[in-house]
Amino acid sequence: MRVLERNSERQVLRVAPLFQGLNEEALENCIALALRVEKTPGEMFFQQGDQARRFFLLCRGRVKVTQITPEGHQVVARYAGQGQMFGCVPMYGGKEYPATATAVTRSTALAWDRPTTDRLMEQYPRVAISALQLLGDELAEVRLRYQELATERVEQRVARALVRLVRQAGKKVDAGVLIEFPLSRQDLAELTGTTLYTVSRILSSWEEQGVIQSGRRRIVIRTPHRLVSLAEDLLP
Amino acid sequence: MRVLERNSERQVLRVAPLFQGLNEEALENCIALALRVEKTPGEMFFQQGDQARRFFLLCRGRVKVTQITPEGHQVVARYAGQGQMFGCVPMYGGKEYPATATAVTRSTALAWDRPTTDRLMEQYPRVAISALQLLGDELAEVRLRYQELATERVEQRVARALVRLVRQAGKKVDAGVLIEFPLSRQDLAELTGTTLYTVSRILSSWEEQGVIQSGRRRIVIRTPHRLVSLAEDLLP
DNA sequence: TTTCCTATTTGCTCCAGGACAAAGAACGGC
DNA sequence: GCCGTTCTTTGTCCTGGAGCAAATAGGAAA
Repeated sequence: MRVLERNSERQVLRVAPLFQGLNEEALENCIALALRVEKTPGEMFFQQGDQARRFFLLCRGRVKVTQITPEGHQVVARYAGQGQMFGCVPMYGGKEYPATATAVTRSTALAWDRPTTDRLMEQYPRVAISALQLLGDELAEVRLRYQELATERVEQRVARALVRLVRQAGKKVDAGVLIEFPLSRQDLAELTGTTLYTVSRILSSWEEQGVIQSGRRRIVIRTPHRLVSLAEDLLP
Repeated sequence: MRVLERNSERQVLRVAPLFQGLNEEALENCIALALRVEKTPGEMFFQQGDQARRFFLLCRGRVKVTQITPEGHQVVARYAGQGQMFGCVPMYGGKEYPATATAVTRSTALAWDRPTTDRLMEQYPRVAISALQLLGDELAEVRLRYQELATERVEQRVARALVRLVRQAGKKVDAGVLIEFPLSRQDLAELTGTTLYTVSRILSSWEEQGVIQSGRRRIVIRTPHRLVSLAEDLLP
């Protein structure tokens, strides 16, 4: 059992972007140095403001990364999926986590503490290079979302968010494509910088038009192409 | 003359975050491999969509980094100042520049092409580590601005933007603190995700209250503490 | 100085979407 | 099955700030 789990984690690491190009031996070494952490839905890997002791790589499940303002407004920075890093501040010298990481589904991650992280990056420069690359990609992504938030209307932003979620976590079902983790109106609102009320209205309207079909914390996209049109603000 | 310029550039590199910890010899090497680029106000170092051949480090002047949407809405990602990098996509494998870099004042930068960049990072791992760190800091900064855009009202965001600009480019004058490069209402609007009209109204109201004093593309903060209060949304 | 161009101000209108309230609906636990 | 909790929907109200138009003001160039 234990061994089986280790094995499935190995599979994930093998294809994780961060570890691309490492040989088996190096990979084994990385795994050996990792701490395994498992969380059930709602549990947190770490909270905003905690000492940033480790960085994580998600092996299984789904993790919501959120930030909260002093006034209590929460925003969702991203949803991390299998093979993605989260809590990577230690890689670049941050002292505290700037966000909270919450398991959305039952999740397991591997974690490396700060000295180990530094050692790995020294020993395997490819890891450092991949980290740089991934960070850069993330920066580009956030910049894009910033731009969208600054220039687009709510409906379009919600459509974009859904399109992205479909790419990351879409699962074909007979009615269409299901976002395969529980996602509330509130979550979607915090992901797009609006309120749950507005999200609810938008989804209702889309439901009427047959674009989606939704339930409690559950969304199925029936006509993905129409959703893309909405996201790109095309007419049809 | 030529030598004098090289010398002043050397001074900048010596304290630039990216090159922290390099010895003189390494620094000389970096300079030797760099291309020197000079632009006058309004000229561009590169445009969004161009092949990302080099990355830049600003030695003198001020550079505005902007993104534009297909619909023509422009947003300002940041203003880079002396010693800061811009156009750093090549460092992490991007193919095209995702933004445009325009000189706001007469600016000189050093630039390294892609193969040289890679070589430098290999040869001097400290540079790679600094790059990772700087990218991380920038990510944190953008995340923060995203959060502010999502949760705060315009007036507060404009105040925050000005506070940041004061930190980056504030110069004491007898009337208060001057933002020492030309900055229009439009620029400030694109920096905060609003319109020039709204910015103008806000500045007018602040001027009435004696917080600032402004002219054409020119802002002096007379009571920085009050501006901070506005940025933090405190009462007084 | 005059002229032209660009930046700024200000008035007015209007609506997207935030805020609140209250009534369902779905689920998990017992 | 019943209950309490958590989500969701929908109605109503209302305002922040966008959009447009037009007047004004600063600078640069000639």
